[in-house]
Amino acid sequence: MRASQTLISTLKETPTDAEIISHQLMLRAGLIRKLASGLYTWLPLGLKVLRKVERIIREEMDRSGAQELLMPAVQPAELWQESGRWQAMGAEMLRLKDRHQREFCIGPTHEEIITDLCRTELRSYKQLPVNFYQIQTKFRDERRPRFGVMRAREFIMKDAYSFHINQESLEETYAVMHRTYCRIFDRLGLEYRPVLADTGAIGGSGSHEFHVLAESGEDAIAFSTVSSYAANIEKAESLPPQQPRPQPGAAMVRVATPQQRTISEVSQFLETPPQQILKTLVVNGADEEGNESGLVALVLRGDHELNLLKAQQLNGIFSPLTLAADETIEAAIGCSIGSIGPVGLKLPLFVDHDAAVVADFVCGANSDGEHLQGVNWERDLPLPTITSLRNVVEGDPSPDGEGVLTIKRGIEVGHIFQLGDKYSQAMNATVLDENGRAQVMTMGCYGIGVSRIVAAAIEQNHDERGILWPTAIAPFQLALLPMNLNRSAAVEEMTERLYRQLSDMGIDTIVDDRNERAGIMFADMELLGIPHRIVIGDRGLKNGTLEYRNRQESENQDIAVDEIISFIQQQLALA
RNA sequence: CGGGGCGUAGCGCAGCCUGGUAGCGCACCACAAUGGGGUUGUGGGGGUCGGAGGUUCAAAUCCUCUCGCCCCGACCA
Repeated sequence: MRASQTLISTLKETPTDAEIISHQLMLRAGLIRKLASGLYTWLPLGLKVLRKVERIIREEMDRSGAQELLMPAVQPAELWQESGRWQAMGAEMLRLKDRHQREFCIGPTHEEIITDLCRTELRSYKQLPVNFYQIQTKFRDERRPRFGVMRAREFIMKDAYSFHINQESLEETYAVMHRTYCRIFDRLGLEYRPVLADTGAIGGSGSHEFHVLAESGEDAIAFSTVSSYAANIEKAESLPPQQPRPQPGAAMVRVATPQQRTISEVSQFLETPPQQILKTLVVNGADEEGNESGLVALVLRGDHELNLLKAQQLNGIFSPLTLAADETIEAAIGCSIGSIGPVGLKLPLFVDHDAAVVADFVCGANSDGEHLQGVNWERDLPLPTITSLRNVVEGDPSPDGEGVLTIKRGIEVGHIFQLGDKYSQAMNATVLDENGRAQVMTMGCYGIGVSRIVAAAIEQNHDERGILWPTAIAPFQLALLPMNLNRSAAVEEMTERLYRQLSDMGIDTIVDDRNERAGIMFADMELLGIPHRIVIGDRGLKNGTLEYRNRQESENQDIAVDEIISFIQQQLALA
């Protein structure tokens, strides 16, 4: 491609509303432009990258045996009512009406549509398993879009849905998808990890997320230092402590703690480490039918964080988990949230297993401005239900018993689920089995955030000059930079010759034939992150050489003119 | 949705407090010089100051309403 005929809209200054580096660089390099909150135009160079990502995904999905199709972005309400999600989805689903006042939404995902398709098209178990995928624009009206294309409202996703006669078949395809995802992220040239994950709103049983590792990642991931155990922190199990609870060594006393509300305040005030203090959180409870009812107290060690998912799964707790309102707590307990404690508390109680082995602890006295010291389970109060309530922390033993956990940040770029029959059941998607009986199909679903991958790749690969694309998804593999193109016939001739040769070889090349100064060409191509560059100048041509430079390096290499082609081939093969 | 902040040229900003008819840098156009790391000079084009209403002889500036955007927050592929 010729730079003179390409929209290269680079910016010298960083737009102020771009927080993270990928967003800044995508704007500066002229890959995207914002239209409105969470809505972005992909400029030609950005689209080139996006297409390369899509292409790799397509090739690997096709290779896995999946079939591509394309479903509408606008979907009728009826299907969503059938699955029950028209109510369940809430405000993140963008709803609209057509001219006949019929209700539609802009698809945040496509389970309903594919299930509807398959229940009419698939008749027999002999047609299973199948796996359909599409690369499509989705819309989720995020409460807070941010980080550019990373968490946009409109975004591009590859989503796949598989259908099976039984769980065993589902597990086979699930394993194939796991492998396929690894191939995809390998080819994309990203450092990533598959991790155990929660199934979230979509529901189902087994699930893995694929995370690109980057400091700016929104998710925390726990890894074993020794084994292959890796899990999203919201899913990571904390093992019960091995050592028993020490014997009580102190008497329970009530102490005044005026104005001391948070764990760190109480810790400082009483000169007690947070591990020795127990915090009590009050959340909304649920009755037998799962309706919101009453309050439940959760007790954790002061230095630990509540794990929402674990708490939410407990019987008697309202889902989704919500902290009780301050006024509700005041009314029920008679103190504010800074002074709640388990002693004498008339609420159903759950205690985290690490909090259950603390002796002589400090906790709120259920009276404002007072705490209890030297409290002991089974002496001063009965030991309530012990369970796992907290997030794992760095240094916890790995749940598989091998090594300890470390925690890193990740960007979720893929997610695979064993859905089960949630949708096929609700929508009555059946096939006949070998006995001629109608069987509800079992489903899997497999997503990749295509547009998010572009941002994630930049988060992981950049320097102070700009982007460092993995070769597979760089907008161009190679930049040809002629010096004084318009004033040197020799340079012009060599440039044209090389451009033709490289292009004919199928190397994605940009030749910077703009009438720009050298500095501008260098800066633009570095910002854009083109992995390889060749400078053509009279200076080198005099000696029969061209200058090669890899984007990752800071030194030029002089290469003889007649060796340049094989040299470039070599460089590209290395990548 | 709650809390905070910001809307002045394509981008980054000043001007607003103390009303007097809009400015700087980058980008853009023309010409010239320069020509291997965002070069220099001269001359240009471009703004209903987010929108509506109000106060005033006079509003970017003061007041009210409204829209948009950004940041923080606890349920987000």
